[in-house]
Amino acid sequence: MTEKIQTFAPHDHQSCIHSAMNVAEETCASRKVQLTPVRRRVLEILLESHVAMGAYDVLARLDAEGLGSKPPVAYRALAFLVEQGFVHRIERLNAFVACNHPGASHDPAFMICRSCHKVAEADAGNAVLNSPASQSGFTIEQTVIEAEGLCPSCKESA
Amino acid sequence: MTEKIQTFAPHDHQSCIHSAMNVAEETCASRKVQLTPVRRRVLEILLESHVAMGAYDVLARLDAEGLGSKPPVAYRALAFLVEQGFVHRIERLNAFVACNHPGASHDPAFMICRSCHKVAEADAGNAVLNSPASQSGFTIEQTVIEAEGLCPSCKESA
DNA sequence: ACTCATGATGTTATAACATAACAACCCAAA
DNA sequence: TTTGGGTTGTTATGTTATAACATCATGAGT
Repeated sequence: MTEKIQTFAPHDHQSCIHSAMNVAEETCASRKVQLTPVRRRVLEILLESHVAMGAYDVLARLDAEGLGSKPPVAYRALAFLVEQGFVHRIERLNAFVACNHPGASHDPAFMICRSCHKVAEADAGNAVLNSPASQSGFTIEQTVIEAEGLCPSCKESA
Repeated sequence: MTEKIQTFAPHDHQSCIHSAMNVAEETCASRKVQLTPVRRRVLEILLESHVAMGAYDVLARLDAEGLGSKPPVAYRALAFLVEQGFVHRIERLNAFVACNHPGASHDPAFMICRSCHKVAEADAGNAVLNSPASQSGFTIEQTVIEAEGLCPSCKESA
């Protein structure tokens, strides 16, 4: 089922955060991987808003909290969170957002507001390139689908 | 109409090149913009193959030919060619490919071979994100659709 | 011819994004 | 207690990209 997209609408953001953290904890436990303090904190930082953050923005936060100051610290935590599916990389922005649908089936598509930089996640359906791909004999392994535009709030303000 | 995708198949590549250069020349003339030597050469370089090249790879070629050695030279030419629609940026690779369908209607989608790095262009159809976008009130201005995988030739060799 | 505006190019410097490589540490299993 | 895996700390560097300003070429208007 298609879930309602709440990112651009007022919503109980605390519940976003809590449910995402809970899923992350349970998933890590069941996969026997460690949600270490740095990793947990990076996820929390990204969950604070639906805005995409660059690795160095995240790093600045970690540094302020004494959790690490060198790029690899941030990149490693982000790589872990992306691997586990808790965070997505937004290619268009070279930046990262917390996943909106943790645990859900994943062929994600993103809507990026060029004004407030919030990023909403939708299910892409995987049909987009199937027909041209099969025609040409190309085997798809991963897809990037990102739309840039204006979210409803930013449209009003404009 | 959907055009056959030839990138991954043997084809008359000289005709790819000539037709793309012709379109570029005519388009520039009709738009009254200049296809200067650097811009023309960058387009030619990208047209040599269907492989995506980084800006610095292009720059190395320019440098070897005495056409410029500093990053802005390459970035400016690439920006021009992208604006005019002769070249596409591949976000996934931070790289550039010559357009396969110069002049054609453009909501492009790309298939990127992770082995040989060739990039084929298909028409995306613009329907992908329309439904989630309209549901959430998001206005799409631009979309990035890129699939990574294996092209037919590279599948065979594997 | 001149000068002025425009667009293109040359150059310096730096910003922003990302990873290789190795050292140190922790902790649980053998 | 040793050993091995995973994590973190750190140095150094690689890669991608742009801001800012100087210079140059060309064509329009006087």
